[in-house]
Amino acid sequence: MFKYALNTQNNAEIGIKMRYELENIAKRLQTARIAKGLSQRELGALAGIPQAQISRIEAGAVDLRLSSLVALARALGLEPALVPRAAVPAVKSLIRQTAEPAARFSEDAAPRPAYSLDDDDDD
Amino acid sequence: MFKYALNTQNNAEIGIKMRYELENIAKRLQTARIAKGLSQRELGALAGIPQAQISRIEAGAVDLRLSSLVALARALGLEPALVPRAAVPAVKSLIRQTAEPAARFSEDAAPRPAYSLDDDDDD
DNA sequence: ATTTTTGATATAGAATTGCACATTGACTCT
DNA sequence: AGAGTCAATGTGCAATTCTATATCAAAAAT
Repeated sequence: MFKYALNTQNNAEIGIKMRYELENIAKRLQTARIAKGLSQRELGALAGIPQAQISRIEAGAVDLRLSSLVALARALGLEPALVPRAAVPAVKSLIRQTAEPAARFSEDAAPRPAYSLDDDDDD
Repeated sequence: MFKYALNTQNNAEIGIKMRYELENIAKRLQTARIAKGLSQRELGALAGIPQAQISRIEAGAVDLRLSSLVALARALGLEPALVPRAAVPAVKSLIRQTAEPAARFSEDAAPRPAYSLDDDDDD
């Protein structure tokens, strides 16, 4: 999925988990965008990132820079965070609780929280 | 602090909050490293990133790529996450709980969890 | 006092991001 | 049909990351 298998420079060092995590974050952003009922262009306008770039990011075709991630996250009402391994499960469930349990379909595209952590229990 | 004021390309779009957040993450990584009693070289070995680069990253001199962030985070026992704005306070306190309340000073440099979210309550 | 470690910094070069811009196919709506 | 929106994709280009390598001063350890 990555144009050049993601960071050819580093590639040897990048493990499966890493790539997984990267694609995952990309997917997470897309999910959040859609949940907010935003088009790529709209999000782009909010985050200051062109639609084409967002498309590539969501496709996992680029290894985006932290500033881009932050810009997108903020525009989506998300906060980038680093959570200790040990706290991941708790944080995960906490986020699930925070999320609207059942967002009814209002055509205003009710902005639901959009999760962040996934079910990656690792090494 | 940024070599070229951080991402000249984007610069106009990058707000104060953004830069703050970026520096913050950088600082967070450093804190975590030190908490684990690792030298930049040691962490570099674990994460597959040269010491010089880690120095730049911690100094906030570079807008690192997501893969680098993930590599460092993992090496430090942290998990990159996107948490909904609304859940941030809860997550924050949760992480505080997870952290060892009082790590006694063992010369082995007891690896404490190292927090992630900070007290950035924003717009 | 000497040695070692640590972190900051410099250089050069390769690789990639991110941008502007344009285009295209798939949908939807009128 | 025709217009409009959306997302994916291509090209060219500038700016930046990142690596490898080496050096240096300060701090730490012997």
